[in-house]
Amino acid sequence: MNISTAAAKASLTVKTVRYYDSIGLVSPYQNPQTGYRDYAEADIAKLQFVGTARRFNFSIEECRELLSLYEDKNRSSETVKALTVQKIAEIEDRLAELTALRDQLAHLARSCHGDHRPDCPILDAFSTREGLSPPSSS
Amino acid sequence: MNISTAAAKASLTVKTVRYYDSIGLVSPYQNPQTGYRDYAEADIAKLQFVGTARRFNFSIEECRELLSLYEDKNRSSETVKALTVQKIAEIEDRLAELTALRDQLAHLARSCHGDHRPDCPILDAFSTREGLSPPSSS
DNA sequence: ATTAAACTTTCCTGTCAGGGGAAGGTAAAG
DNA sequence: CTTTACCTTCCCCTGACAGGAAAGTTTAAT
Repeated sequence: MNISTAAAKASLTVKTVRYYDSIGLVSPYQNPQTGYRDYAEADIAKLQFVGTARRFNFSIEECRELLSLYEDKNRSSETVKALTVQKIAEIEDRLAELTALRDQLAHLARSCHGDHRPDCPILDAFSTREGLSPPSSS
Repeated sequence: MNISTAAAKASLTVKTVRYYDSIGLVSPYQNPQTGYRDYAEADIAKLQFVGTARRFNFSIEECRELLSLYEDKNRSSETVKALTVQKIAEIEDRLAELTALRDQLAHLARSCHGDHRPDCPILDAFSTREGLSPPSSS
């Protein structure tokens, strides 16, 4: 199967699929005559797997790890669950951060009249940093 | 004031402050003899402003826009509020996405026994994509 | 059989917001 | 005067690809 069909089946772009080959994440058979990549069904399954994991915010390196577990018939579910639980914690940290961010911005927006006068509580808050504690990092 | 003092006052790294100069975001006076940057109080205020806006998830280009409004004494608060409201909407989209992500991963984690048996519902879900609809994009 | 369109390949550059570190000049302290 | 602590520019690195050029290949239509 050629690369564009494979990409479509995995809901990925051709560029992405080629990239995954280049970093040795999902490498198909490559015709030595033409240089064309030839994706087997097993490769498609891996691409779909990686695509799903990526959409679940797993990094490429985490995908690589998950993929090796996925391919290992003697695997244990322990590592996978640990990775997942850790990922959930990361996501919850990010959620808390973003929620605080939104609340503070919403507060500022409410206090800003948003008309043609130069007075603006938002810019004031950004410059003085008083009565405002933005999250330490993003 | 030298760059490391300026960076400390704005809670930024020296690298970041130098970068902001290189892209013309906050450019201090530069001693022609030594090449040393010399930050005035007004520059510190701008650095703090940008630092806060960045921590509020505004991009560099948005910071540039906010900064020009901040410096404009005849500005109106309209544009600033519009930018902020739009940023809030972006953050809420991201919040919804991450919440869905967390819920699905949490569901998978709960169904995974996490022991030494090879059976793993998480990997199964990633590979089959059935009964699972991950967010379309991150 | 020829031609044109639609694929494919590799290679290079760019993104965003800086971080790491080298080579070399300068300033402050002892 | 020397050491230490700064400062400068310069270049390469990150993650996860996207965009595009130049060149080869396959497929479909003529």
